[in-house]
Amino acid sequence: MAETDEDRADALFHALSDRTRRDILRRVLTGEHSVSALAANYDMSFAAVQKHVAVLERAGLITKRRSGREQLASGDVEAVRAVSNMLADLEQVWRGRIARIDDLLFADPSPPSPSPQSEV
Amino acid sequence: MAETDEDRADALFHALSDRTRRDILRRVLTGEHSVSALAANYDMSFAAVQKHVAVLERAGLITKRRSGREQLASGDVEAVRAVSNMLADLEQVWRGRIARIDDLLFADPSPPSPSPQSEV
DNA sequence: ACAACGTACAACCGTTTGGTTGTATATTGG
DNA sequence: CCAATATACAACCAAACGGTTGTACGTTGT
Repeated sequence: MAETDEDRADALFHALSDRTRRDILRRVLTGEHSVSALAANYDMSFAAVQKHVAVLERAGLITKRRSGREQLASGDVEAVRAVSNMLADLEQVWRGRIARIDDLLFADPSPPSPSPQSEV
Repeated sequence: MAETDEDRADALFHALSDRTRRDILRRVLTGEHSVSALAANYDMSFAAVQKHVAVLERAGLITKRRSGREQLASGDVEAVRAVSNMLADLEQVWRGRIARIDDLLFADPSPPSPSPQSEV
């Protein structure tokens, strides 16, 4: 079931659709930050920021590591790349009907199909 | 202000956060489709699909062209690339302190170890 | 002329979202 | 041991979301 794939895409794009979360992600991609350190940057309650961090974590965009009483968050660039790849796929769909095969077969790795020599 | 940029990012990621909309986008990236032709593919009302198309259009991911009584939608790959670029920027932030400049713009002080020599 | 089609949009509804406050639970420092 | 800190989470609320039905209006074909 590629159903799960779509669920993951939903979670990723949703997590990225909030500017506070994108900003948090930007910060934790540069290095570890505790939740309260992050919260200090925003004009909202600690709980609100903690929820944003939780959304990012559930989407797999960040991971947390406990250090004493602090929870250090850091961005997972692989997840960012996963989103990039989804968009690259979309671009590929646009590029040609090469992906039309994928559309018909659904999750069938393009076999020895006639080398899709397409004009750009 | 860059406020508008964030608004655009909000709209783009939000538009992409729904699987039906992603599917519609996929279809219209392969070519023009009327709204009712698109609606025929989904198990929901025409109005629901029309709203999804409107969301995609407002985000700039698709454009519409009138042809008689039909409204032909086609995907705008430039908008997809714009999102790709946002993610590439994020990846760049992760990659190094090059983007530490960006960090300064957000008024975050303390650049303790200035090693502008990036690897890779 | 007019019925059918394609589209847009308003009104409505249940669920989710993004925020709040308050409470509970570890961990630390004095 | 105790107070302060860092986090988590529940309960609550207004607004937004994704869906519905109904209505209106321009275009088309007969």
